[in-house]
Amino acid sequence: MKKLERDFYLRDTLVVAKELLGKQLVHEAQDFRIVCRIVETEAYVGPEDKGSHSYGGRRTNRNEVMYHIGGTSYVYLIYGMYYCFNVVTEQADKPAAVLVRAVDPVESVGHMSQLRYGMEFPSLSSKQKLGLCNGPGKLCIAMGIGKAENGLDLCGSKLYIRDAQNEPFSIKSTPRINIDYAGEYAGKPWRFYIEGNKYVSKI
DNA sequence: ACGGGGATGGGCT
DNA sequence: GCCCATCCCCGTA
Repeated sequence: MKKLERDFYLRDTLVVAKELLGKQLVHEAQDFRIVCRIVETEAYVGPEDKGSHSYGGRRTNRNEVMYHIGGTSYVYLIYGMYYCFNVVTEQADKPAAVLVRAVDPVESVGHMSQLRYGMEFPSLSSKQKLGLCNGPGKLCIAMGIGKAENGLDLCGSKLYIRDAQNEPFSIKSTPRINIDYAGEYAGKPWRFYIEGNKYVSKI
């Protein structure tokens, strides 16, 4: 269960997106510690990618941390209400990232349930249990990830990713979700997920 | 089962 | 003033 080091993140974004599957995302806060297994990701590979916030070399306050070194967290507000958590990849000044789209609870599922629904986990309906963290906005609520977690060093101790023991799994790929505006990049098969995992956001 | 639309605010033209 | 890497609810079947 070793924390992933800088070198892991400095590689090709498509490789990192696939290899993040099965790894554990850990959020160590003042009063809680939540651990989840990453089961679904999307790669946003760089300035040439019309689906990326960094398309055409765009650099603003919002996406500034995409230009930081690989292994930095990129958290942004979407639709005015939700956050999305990304892992910055590759070298500094190469603005690429991997969006984490779904996770599978490993530790502190009770606290996740409180954050997401304000209820104890056992009293959730089966639909609510499945909806705990099976989407990018949902997992940020359930793991307590918000704008305060933007720009954190994932090689630090507040928010990090570590190796895990896994049963063998196969990786499926599909086009990324909700980027219809991205022209020829909309069809690139850069969404990856663990086949058969029940928390994957959609098949 | 599936589809349409509302919530809600920051980024950008 | 429109667009959004979302989610949930409420229609119609």
